[in-house]
Order: sequence, then structure tokens, then C-alpha cells
Amino acid sequence: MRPAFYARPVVEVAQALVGCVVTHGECSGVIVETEAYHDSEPACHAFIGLTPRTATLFGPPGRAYVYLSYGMHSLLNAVCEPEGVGAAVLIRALEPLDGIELMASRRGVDPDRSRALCSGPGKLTQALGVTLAANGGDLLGGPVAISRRTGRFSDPVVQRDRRIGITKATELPWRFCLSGSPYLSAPVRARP
DNA sequence: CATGGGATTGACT
DNA sequence: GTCAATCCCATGC
Repeated sequence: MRPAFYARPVVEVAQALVGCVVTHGECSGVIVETEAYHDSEPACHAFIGLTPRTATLFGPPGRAYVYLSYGMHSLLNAVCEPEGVGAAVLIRALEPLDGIELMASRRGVDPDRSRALCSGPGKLTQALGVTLAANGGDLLGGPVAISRRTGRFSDPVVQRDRRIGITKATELPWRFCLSGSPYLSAPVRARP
């Protein structure tokens, strides 16, 4: 992935990340679901401005923004847009690729139930072993890395939907899913 | 320093 | 469908 990939409008990057591969150690998976967040809308942590918590979001693009949700789940984001703009793409679900045994053991589920491994933003970080320590790391070459589309994910069909689990700016269609994937955190909603 | 709110998940009715 | 676990951090006194 080139550095300029992330220095674009966050909604564009969110769509472009579907089909890319996230790797941490021996574990990896194909991104099948993302959401975009931007400091211009209140669902984004960066909406409140620059604070210690949001510093990573306003920093250079191509870094990992990892934060703790509900006191127990680490959520992985890719920081986007030029430095000074607070924007990131939340990685919401993966199709498991490598290290499935290890991911299953971290998740405490049967390895045969591969759809239970990474079908949610909290699940995938637990499966990959990503913690708050990854916050601020370089996604191009860091411990947590994202690489470009290959094979059958080279030219994915991506569906748009509204974002999940938020209470503000719920009308924005900033969720992106790999069409027909059985590894999503939730089905794409029917068109209104 | 005390308080309250989550970009979630899994267990349970 | 409902609900609690659990903790970082922003805010307010």
C-alpha cells in the first residue's frame, strides 16, 4: 500500500479498503466490512477536536488508531486524510486467511466456525491479538499492516449502507461491505 | 477528584 | 427482543 492511499477522502478509502488484507504476526484476514468517520460529523471521536485521545486521528495518515470500546474491546481504525484532519476508517469484519487456529484459540471458539472469528470490530482485534499498544503504529510496515487486494478480491463488488451501533449521524451511508460475504458483522440492510 | 457515556459482545427471556 | 460487563477519557465542580 502506498502512503498516498490514506491521504484521500475517508469515504473513498473506506470503500477502497474492502478486499485488502490485515496482518498481525502469523494471523491475517481480508477486509469485508468498513465504516468511515470524519471530524465534521458527531459520530467521529475527532468531532470534539484535538485531545490526548484523538491525537492519533489528527496525525499523519496511514497509522493505526486503536481505542477501547465499552471498557473491553479494542477497535482498529486506519487514519486517513492529510495530517490535521481527524478521520479514520473502522475495520469492522474480516474473512479469516492465515493463523486460523491461533485466532480461534484467542477467541475461545471452534476453528471450524470461521464466521465467528472476525465478524465484528471487537472480535477481529481479539482474534488478531491487536491491543491498545498498536495505537499510532504504521500500517504500511508496522506490527499491524494492511496490504493491497489480491486474487479473487482484486475487483470486489462493494455495497453501501448506514453505519452500525452509533447514536449520532446515523443517516450517513458510510458503511461498506463486500457483497454477499458471509463474514460480515451484520447483513446489509434492505434498501429504503 | 467524581461522574457519565460509549464506533461491542455474549448470555439470557 | 433485553441487558450487563468494564474502563478510558472528557467534562465539570
